[in-house]
Amino acid sequence: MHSPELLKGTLQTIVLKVLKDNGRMYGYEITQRVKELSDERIVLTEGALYPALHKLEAEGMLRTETEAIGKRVRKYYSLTPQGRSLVKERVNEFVEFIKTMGNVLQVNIG
Amino acid sequence: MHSPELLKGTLQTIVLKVLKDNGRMYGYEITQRVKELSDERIVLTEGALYPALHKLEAEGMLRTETEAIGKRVRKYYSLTPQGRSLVKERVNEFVEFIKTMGNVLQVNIG
DNA sequence: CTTAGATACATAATTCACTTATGTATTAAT
DNA sequence: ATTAATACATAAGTGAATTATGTATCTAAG
Repeated sequence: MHSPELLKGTLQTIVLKVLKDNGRMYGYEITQRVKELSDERIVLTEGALYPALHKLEAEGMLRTETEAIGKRVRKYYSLTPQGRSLVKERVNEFVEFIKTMGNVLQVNIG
Repeated sequence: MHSPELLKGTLQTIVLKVLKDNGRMYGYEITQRVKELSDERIVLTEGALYPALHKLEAEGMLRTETEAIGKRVRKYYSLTPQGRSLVKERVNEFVEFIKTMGNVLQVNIG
């Protein structure tokens, strides 16, 4: 991202939506998928991603399954029913935000 | 704003664009105009606005003229040529950001 | 075969834009 | 007279991020 400031507040929304669209995913996989979808423009840092995942799990939005791949351990995350509700809420919020900003900045988005 | 987190990083962009569209404005006027344009959804706090204006002035993006209205003092801000360039940059950045987010979140905006 | 880069997780320290709180003072409305 | 709106300003505190650091495995290149 050119202006990383704008990204603030969007991490949860991104993680939740990508998990909804792709099903079960592990942390590193999420970073790669987001990088891909954003054409390299959004690169999630581990220092932000892992704490965010842990927080969402603690809040009951995500559940985890640990899997051994060779000697490595992968932690797969997926949405709980509560998490599913939250995704909708967060995405709607974001779309509303964009509409509002469009009015304030007088720009046609899309 | 329902989710004030999303607003982070947009303050400068908002202030600059509103100043571009409305010409000479004073701080309080900016808050009112933004409130109006956003249908009450974005309410700039003074603690954020005034430091932001001072910063932009210190960086040569804004110039000020002080005017006495009765016994009150109003500080009018307007864009410098440098400020004009910055508006374009910031608005473009924001539009790019929205496009990127649209791809990541798989939502049609607009 | 060893070394660099990618994969995979995690957490602590720090930063910084913002919110909240506080302060001063004028003007308008009830 | 008192409250709310107008109008500026700055200091203290917050919290989500960045940056830095640590551990460990797998793969490709030379």
